[in-house]
Amino acid sequence: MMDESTAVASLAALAQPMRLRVFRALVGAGPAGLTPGVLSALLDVPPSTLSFHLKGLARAGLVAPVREGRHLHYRPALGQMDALLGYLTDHCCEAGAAEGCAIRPREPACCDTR
Amino acid sequence: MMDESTAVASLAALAQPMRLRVFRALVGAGPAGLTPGVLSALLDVPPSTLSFHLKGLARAGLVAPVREGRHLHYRPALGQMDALLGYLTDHCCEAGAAEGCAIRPREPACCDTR
DNA sequence: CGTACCTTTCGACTACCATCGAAATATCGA
DNA sequence: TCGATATTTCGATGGTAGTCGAAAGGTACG
Repeated sequence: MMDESTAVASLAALAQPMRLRVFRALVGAGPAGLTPGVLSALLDVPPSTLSFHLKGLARAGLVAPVREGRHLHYRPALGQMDALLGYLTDHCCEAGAAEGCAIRPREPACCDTR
Repeated sequence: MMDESTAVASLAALAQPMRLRVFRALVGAGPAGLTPGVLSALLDVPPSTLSFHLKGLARAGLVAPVREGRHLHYRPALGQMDALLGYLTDHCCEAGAAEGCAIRPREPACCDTR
């Protein structure tokens, strides 16, 4: 279960154009993730700036670095993202307003029906 | 469909303890929302500080003020929140990784099955 | 073992955010 | 209209985030 400070940290990490692009690029790349070099070229950002933002995402628990031979891979932490979505949708539709709620519910079973 | 700058603005609005509490309090209160006075007492925050944060949430499109007689009501914009969740989960499970994806899918139909 | 490449740290600058009291503004009841 | 209550704006202050070049730190190949 996610607490407030973790949620704030995760949201703050994503609340920045460059970090949001980085995170989405990693999500789109799949579980293997990407190296800082590839990300730097892909997003056209200086390595030092990228490193700064990757560190921010890692500190928030949204990505994790993994050594892979000579290269480093940053992988998206989808479990953390899922917990964040759960926190944001908590208590929705509880005040007798389920019929008018605009939040689409999330399935408990993960990807089972795909 | 949500674009990057809207997503960043929404995330930034939520990436602050007081604003996150305010938003969650409004979500929990249901579509009718709450007045600044009630929120100020509920969250134990000075009116001026609360107003500052409500304005931030409103500018991000996450809440909307509605005059209701002599009182003002701030209502949560659940449609905007739903769009944000959609933006954050976009492109998940697309890189041949559906079986290992930790993001629970969201139902297209809103609250139909409840 | 040394060289080359990849990645991070450091330093400095600019800009914006959070906080709150005091004062101004707005709305309604009498 | 007048007064009371509710809400916002203003001003000042302290703190934190984003940017990038230059230099340092690691890692693997030859």
